[in-house]
Amino acid sequence: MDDRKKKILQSIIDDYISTAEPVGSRTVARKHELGLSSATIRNEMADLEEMGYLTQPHTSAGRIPSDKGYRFYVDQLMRQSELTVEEIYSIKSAMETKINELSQLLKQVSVIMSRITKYTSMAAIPERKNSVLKAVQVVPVERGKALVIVITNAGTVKNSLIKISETVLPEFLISVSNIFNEKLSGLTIEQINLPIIREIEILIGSSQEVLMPILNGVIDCIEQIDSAEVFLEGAINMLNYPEFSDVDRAREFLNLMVEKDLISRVLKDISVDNDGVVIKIGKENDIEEMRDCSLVTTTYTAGNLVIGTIGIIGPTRMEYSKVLAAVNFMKKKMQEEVEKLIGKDPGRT
Amino acid sequence: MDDRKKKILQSIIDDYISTAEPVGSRTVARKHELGLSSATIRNEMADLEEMGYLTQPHTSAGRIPSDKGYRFYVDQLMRQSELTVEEIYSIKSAMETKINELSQLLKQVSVIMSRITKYTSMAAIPERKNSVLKAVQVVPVERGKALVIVITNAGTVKNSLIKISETVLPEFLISVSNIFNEKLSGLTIEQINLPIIREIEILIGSSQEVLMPILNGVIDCIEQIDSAEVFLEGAINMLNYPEFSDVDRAREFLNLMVEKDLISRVLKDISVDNDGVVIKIGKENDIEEMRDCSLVTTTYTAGNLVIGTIGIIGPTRMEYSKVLAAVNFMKKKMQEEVEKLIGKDPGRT
DNA sequence: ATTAGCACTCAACGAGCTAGAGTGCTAACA
DNA sequence: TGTTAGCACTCTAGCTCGTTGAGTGCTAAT
Repeated sequence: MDDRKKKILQSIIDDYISTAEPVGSRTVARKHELGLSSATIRNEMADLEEMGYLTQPHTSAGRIPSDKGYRFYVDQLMRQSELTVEEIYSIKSAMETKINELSQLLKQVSVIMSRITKYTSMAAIPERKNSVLKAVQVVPVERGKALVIVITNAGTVKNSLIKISETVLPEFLISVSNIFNEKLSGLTIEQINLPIIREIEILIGSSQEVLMPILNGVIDCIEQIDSAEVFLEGAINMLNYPEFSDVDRAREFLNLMVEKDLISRVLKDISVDNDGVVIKIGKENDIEEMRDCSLVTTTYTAGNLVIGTIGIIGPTRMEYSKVLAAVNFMKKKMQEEVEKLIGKDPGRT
Repeated sequence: MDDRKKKILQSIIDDYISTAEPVGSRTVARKHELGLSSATIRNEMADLEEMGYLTQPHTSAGRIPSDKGYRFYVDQLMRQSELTVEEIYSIKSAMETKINELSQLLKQVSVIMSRITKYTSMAAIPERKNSVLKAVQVVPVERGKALVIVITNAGTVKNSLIKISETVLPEFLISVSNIFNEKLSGLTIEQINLPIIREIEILIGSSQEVLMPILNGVIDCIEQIDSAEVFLEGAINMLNYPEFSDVDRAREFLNLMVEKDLISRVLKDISVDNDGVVIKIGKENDIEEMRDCSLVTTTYTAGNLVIGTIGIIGPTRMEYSKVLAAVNFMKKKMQEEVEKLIGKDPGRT
């Protein structure tokens, strides 16, 4: 792959990204001054096609990049771009709202990213393994009702309304609450096991009557934490792109986006052991239905603990450089916010 | 409008609802045995068109119902239908999951309704005026951090993580919490005013340092309650109908559905002073973009207090009888669940 | 009042044609 | 030897045009 081929490939991909039309040799010769005739470029394009970087929808059409072409573009050709000052300003002002829970932050970040990129954005807390319980509280609400609250190091607050015997006194509930808190906080979700529950049981002393509802409440909260939270914004943006001008295609995509579990799993798989930005192009995605989408994701951390993943999904013909800039910027921004929110070192409490 | 005309109109609308194709006189004569020739029906159809119940897409096509036609159909012609045993069974089993917050219930009901009807479903708590605070609690989380929890009579639990001075002792926090709880619970959101806050301030005695963060937390929670919660499910279902086979049309609809505020307002407007089922057909909707959609909504109550609204949105050509049956059934089902959840008489506590 | 019959209308469909964008090859050129 | 002008060829998109058929409205017969 000589220098001239690179330049031509870059021109073609740049052009195709902005127009969504197959690019012909004439267009390349005209728009991007390489000082070459269309015939020469034609020859080079034939070579590039043979090498697998380009394909032809049909004989008399121009070329469009293949997944391999995009991959090469992303790895070697793409010009690095930065967000405009307006964009940065709009992000900053959007981030000014008061945020006091991680899920709020994720939602907001998601909205911002989809607005900036005009693609679909995702934000998730997929790594439940890392969740350490920070506090467990039982609060009396009214006679016969109490609220179990579980707070994790990741800033997630979950609660579950439970019924308890009306005879239980609020004071007793508070002491029970303290026992739960003492025994469970500091543990990861996976560390909660039968022996620990047994221990609590013994400490409380009294009958199952109190223990069970609370325990169920705690379990309920943990299940809520466990069910990976995924925020997805701007799915409808995709309908603006010619790739999705067919309703069937659009429906297929949107149906995919509804499957939060799937999205969560995809994000999780990608982000494992990788703290840079990961780009998955077309068929590089495991999911069949995402074969003509690309994914640009990265993880956000607090201290050196990976908390979750944010990313953008768009057509393979996406503005990679812009998306990359946006994702990188938001990663940094998120980092700051997360640290403000849950502290630099969420491991210890 | 004589009896024969009614029968013919009914046949046409029934047919159009199931096929989405303009209905011709021949079809009516053949499919629905009225003992009449197509010519007679043709004459009647011409009359019905003149009366405004039918329209013709173009001269040589069959007729389709106008909004007025649907209105007449819904009011007078429609056969009442019931859910099948399978549907009822599927609803019941879907409702078995443990639910302990109103928003969970709404979400679930929404999912069920969209699955049963194959249209888009909505569920909302639009009436914040009715929200009475049931409990206000401040729970210490860790040094310098506390959680403010607000629970309303409608079963909504909201929380807000706040920072407080590290010097504040947990015991003090609890007594402050009690003061807040005592002073605020039982009030509606609108009843909280400056004099009450002043009263709390005096009772606490100590400096603003403690009062302010907690108050901000409470305000934050109230704002969360205030921001009308709307659950919307199955928007993508609409892409299955020929009405939305055009991407622009589909996008327009989906963009509308993203506007939760708008939906919330629409629901609120409709449900005012009406506890039956309200059907809004086509242009009867105030929103321009909903001109070829119909809305079937109803309110759900606890005791005799209106809590919120549930409903279905679909193309004007929707299966009204089925949707009506589903909405009615879900209304009852919801009633039961709401009462289980927040008690028969949420007004007093 | 109903209906058979008929002329008429119009969208949908497909065939056939054209325009034009693009290609690959060949031969000439620097 | 690499580059380019020229040319024949290919193929889609878009157009026209005729055909088909579903449906209508009107008229005259029952």
